[in-house]
Amino acid sequence: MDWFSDLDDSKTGFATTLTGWYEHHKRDLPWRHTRDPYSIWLSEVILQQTRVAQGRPYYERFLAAYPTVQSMAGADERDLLRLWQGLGYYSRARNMHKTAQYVAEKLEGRFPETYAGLLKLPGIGPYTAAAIASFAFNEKAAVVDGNVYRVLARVFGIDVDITTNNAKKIFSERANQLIQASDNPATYNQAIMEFGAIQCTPVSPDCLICPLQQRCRAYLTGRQRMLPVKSKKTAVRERFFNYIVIRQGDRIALKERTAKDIWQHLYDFCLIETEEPMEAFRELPEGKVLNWVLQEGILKGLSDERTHVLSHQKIRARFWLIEVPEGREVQLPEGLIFCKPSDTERLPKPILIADYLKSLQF
DNA sequence: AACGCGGGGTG
DNA sequence: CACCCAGCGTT
Repeated sequence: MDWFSDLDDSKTGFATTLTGWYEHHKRDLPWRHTRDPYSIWLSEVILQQTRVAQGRPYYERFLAAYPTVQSMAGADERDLLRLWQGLGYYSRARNMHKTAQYVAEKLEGRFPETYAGLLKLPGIGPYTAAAIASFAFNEKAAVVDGNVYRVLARVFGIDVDITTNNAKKIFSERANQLIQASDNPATYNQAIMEFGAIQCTPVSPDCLICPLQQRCRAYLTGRQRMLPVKSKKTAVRERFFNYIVIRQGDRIALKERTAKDIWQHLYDFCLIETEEPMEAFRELPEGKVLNWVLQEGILKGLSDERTHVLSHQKIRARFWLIEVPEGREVQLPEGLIFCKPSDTERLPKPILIADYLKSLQF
């Protein structure tokens, strides 16, 4: 704890240095031109575990489609999910809708103006509550995201494992001490995150041009590469998805995913998941209806295996395209519905499915 | 406290 | 390939 004694002296300098760096290096981002709580909230939900470059076009599209919290509250949830398509972590879109409805209907369209009030809303956790409270309402609530963990761990030489609950408390307390020294918490919060994103990067930070170099514990002891400490590694589960794509004329059979699994409330095809790669499916005991479709249908195509990688899963998918002759009455397996092209386009789908459909056009 | 949840960028 | 991104909700 040898940094504690000089903390009072150093924290003012830390905040001042960061905000000074920020004014000179900040990127011009659309959500930095507003203090509208709705716009800020929208940007923060989109940016949860999402890079600025990936989230930015979504922010523009959402704001164009739903300029107000009332318009989002009145939206069909499927349309929100469709607009969210490709961003991942789809429960964010559903929680966003719940919060929009709550704010529009119970709070007369006005977001809570405090950290504690914001924290109660669906999809708003400690980070997002602090971001909105500071950016929109100038509350001295410190954001603690991946950038802040990294910057604080390095500058103050904190080697607590950031995946633990203890670390959450330690970093949050330190961040909240530091923000007290700033007379502009909104700018300070933006600054420390921007600093982490641009200067104090995860891999090979450019310490030689860093304004905090001489007060950085990690630099002074050569431990940049070791900090922050993160113990847990991601275990990837391998899964085999065999999709039966049933097509009749220009209609395709889709199904909403309702299980407690990935892609909840998105749409895909008739899915047979197996423990091993599957080469033939005509013997599968998957029910009379599917067997009928497979018997009467004509195999029009079999895709190569496509690998779709998620954080915790590696999905190996193959697509069997089955054509059912037009005019034929087809009873589809449970849950599947024939969709015309315009409906297929309009429904939210995993990127794996959207990409396959795109490849079908050619 | 541990786990599940996407898709993409980067070195 | 590994790492991780303006995290949150559930168990």
